[in-house]
Parts: sequence; structure tokens; C-alpha cells
Amino acid sequence: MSSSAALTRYQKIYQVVQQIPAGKVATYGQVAELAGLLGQARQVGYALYRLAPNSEIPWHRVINAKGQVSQSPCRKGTDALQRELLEGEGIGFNRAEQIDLKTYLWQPASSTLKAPGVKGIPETISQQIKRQDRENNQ
DNA sequence: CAGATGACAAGAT
DNA sequence: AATCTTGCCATCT
Repeated sequence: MSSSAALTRYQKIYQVVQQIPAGKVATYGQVAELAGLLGQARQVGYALYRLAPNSEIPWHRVINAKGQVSQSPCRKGTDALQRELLEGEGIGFNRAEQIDLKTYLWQPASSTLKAPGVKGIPETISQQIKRQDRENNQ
């Protein structure tokens, strides 16, 4: 820890991830929005990359928008571990090693946050903003 | 101090 | 449908 900043973006991200309940998952983009980093899903991945595998933070409940677990080239096996942890919480994977977001996505109460790009679930806030931005631009 | 880099996501081609 | 491009920022050399 060489950072002296009071509350960095990464720390906000960690706080959000800690709120994900067992048996549910959140996408990187969703965590970013909840952390006040709209549209910066990448930062979430960067932040989680910094975590130790034995961290108190439930990093394994964060998956990508396709419903698949991501993996780090530096940490072989973390994807398998992540899958085991999730299955241990009752989360099911289909044949394509994907999680059904419609069933398992964390949907915080009193929030309009939804899953990105999932059929049957409305677009995320960042998607709404981008779409409106696009329409204005035309 | 400048540049490289790292668990993503969405639009464009 | 698959691949490429861009946006974003904290850390480490």
C-alpha cells in the first residue's frame, strides 16, 4: 500500500464489491456504476486484479457482462477457483461456462441498476446515457 | 517524470 | 458473427 489518498476509486470499488450478497453476482460495469464510476468497468477489473486471492472482499462474485468469469494471465487457476466458489454459493453455470444473469444478477433494492445486455433486463444507466448521447449526435 | 500495463464494455467495421 | 478501437485510472519501472 503506497497510496496516501483518503478514499481512492479502487477503495470505493472494494466497498461496493463487499456488498454483493452470497448467491448473487455483479458485473464489472454494475460495480463501476455503484461506485460512482459510471462507464468505467475497466477500473473495476484493475482494482480486483490488485487484490490477494485470500482477500476478505468477495471478488469472485464479480463477473463480466457475458456472465463468464474473467481470468488473469498472472494468476493461473483463479478462474477455476472463482467458479468453485460461486458454485458453492448455489450459482449455476451452463454448458458454455456462463452464469444466467437473469437468475443470479445482484439487483440492489432501491436502485435502477440492471444487468447490461441481458434479454429481459433493461439497459444499464451507462447504456441509457450512451444511447441518448448517440441520438443527440445524429 | 513518462510510459507501460492491467479481472471490462460497447460501438464500429 | 468475430475482431478491432477507444475510454478510463491507479501502480509500478
